[in-house]
Amino acid sequence: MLQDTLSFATPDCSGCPIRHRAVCARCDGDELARLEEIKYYRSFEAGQTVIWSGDRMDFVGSVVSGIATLTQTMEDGRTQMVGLLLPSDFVGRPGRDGAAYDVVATSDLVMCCFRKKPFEQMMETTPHIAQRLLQMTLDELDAAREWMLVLGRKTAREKIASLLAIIGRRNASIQSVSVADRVVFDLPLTREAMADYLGLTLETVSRQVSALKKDGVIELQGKRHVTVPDFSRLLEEAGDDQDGGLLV
Amino acid sequence: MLQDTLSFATPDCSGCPIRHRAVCARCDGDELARLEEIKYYRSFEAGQTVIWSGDRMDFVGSVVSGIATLTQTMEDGRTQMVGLLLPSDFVGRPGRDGAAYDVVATSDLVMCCFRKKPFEQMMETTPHIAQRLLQMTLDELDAAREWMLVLGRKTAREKIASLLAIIGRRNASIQSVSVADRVVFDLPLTREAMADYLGLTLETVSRQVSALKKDGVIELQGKRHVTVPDFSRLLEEAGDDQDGGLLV
DNA sequence: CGACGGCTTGACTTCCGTCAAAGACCGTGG
DNA sequence: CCACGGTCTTTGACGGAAGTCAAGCCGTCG
Repeated sequence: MLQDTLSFATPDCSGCPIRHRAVCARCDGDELARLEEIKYYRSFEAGQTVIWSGDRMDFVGSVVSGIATLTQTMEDGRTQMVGLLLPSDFVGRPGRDGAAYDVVATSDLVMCCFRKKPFEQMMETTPHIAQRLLQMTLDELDAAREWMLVLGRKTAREKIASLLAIIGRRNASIQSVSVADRVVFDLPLTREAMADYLGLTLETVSRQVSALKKDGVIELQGKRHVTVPDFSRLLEEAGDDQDGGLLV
Repeated sequence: MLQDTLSFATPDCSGCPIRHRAVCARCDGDELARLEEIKYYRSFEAGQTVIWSGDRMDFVGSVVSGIATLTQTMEDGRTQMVGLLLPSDFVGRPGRDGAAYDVVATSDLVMCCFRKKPFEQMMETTPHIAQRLLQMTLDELDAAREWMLVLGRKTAREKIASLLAIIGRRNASIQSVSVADRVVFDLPLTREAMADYLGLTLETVSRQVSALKKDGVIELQGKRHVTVPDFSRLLEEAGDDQDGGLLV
């Protein structure tokens, strides 16, 4: 698997799997060529920390494949996930030197990186990049606010259902399948990571997953493979209105 | 008070109190002149709803004076505040027609509005606007993520302390006073609004405010006027590291 | 004055966290 | 091959933080 991902080292954007969704989505051939000059790939193994909070960041970049998490940690060890980074998501903040969060590879991960200074210069001269980045940042802001409602007001059961709904819906959108009724996917997160995302303990996550299973809202094959027989039922459990604020 | 705010109706940007901090901050004289052509002021009284979630939005704009809140509501009435809008903050999302949240004026409020279509066109042609909006959106995203940690992982007492610290720090920054030790400010929110911000009930907010007062972390004159005798003590109570991630 | 909204305080309940033990699964090495 | 350790997960018993329900206080405004 890691071998596969390393093969991205050939630096040709035109065949890139995230070409049409990443920060470079709006760039034309010329602009892409200039980006190619300052880009490079980096691979990380599952579990590796990509960036430590507080560290100086000399690059920004996009997730090409794999999954990473964005987390904050308090001195006493309490941690809260503040973002889930999927292919095409952008990492780093132009105009800031220090990293504000830990970025950890949850699966094997490949990133397309740009040295920060040249990237910032390109942003000045290439509106297409800044425009796309604004769009992506606004989407992330919406997602963060959506999540604030989950964290602040939902019960443990609703939180689990919300997370499953988000993952299920996203999987469906990647495969361009409608979320009619039956939805099947693999959880990309451990119970502990789910807990960190949801502001719960891993025990509570485990209990509520079991409860949803017992009540027939979901079916489990193994620990990670999930089947949702009736997606609208899951949305009800999540406390979302029926079609759940059609996200991206 | 409302009379005062209405006097902003004179449309001259150069004397605008948020000139250097709003979405127009980077604009030069020319650009400002073009913005003036499409701008208009609107006033709202305390308690009025500025925008209803789901409504079509035909304008975007900046808060000139006063305070507004951004909230989400579930069908059963549970509500979560997802943003606090202060002078210079931007409302609305270019490129989207429907409002995602309720916007409510907490105090009397004046907004500088732009019709959406012309504003979007100006964004295309005026990099300074898009650049500034990106910067502001990234700041908001950071604030939202900061708040996710508060909502997901902090205790009720820590939540209250965190809110007081944020308000106190911001007040200090507006007045360009250092947050050395003694900090004094008025709470711009009711107990219920604080609860909606913090993911608590208003009773719990009331209890924890009383507890912080009893323990000497804060002093109260009336219900809303707060004195913090030792700001670093407040930060400790908030669970922040000593200088609390120097925000804006 | 009385009525109202905002706030406080008390008594009780409950959801979820804590602590603890043990099961499932996997790869390693004897 | 199976024993072993490690990680991830489940489940139970218990306790505590915060929610719920209810009563009453304070300041303001008609």
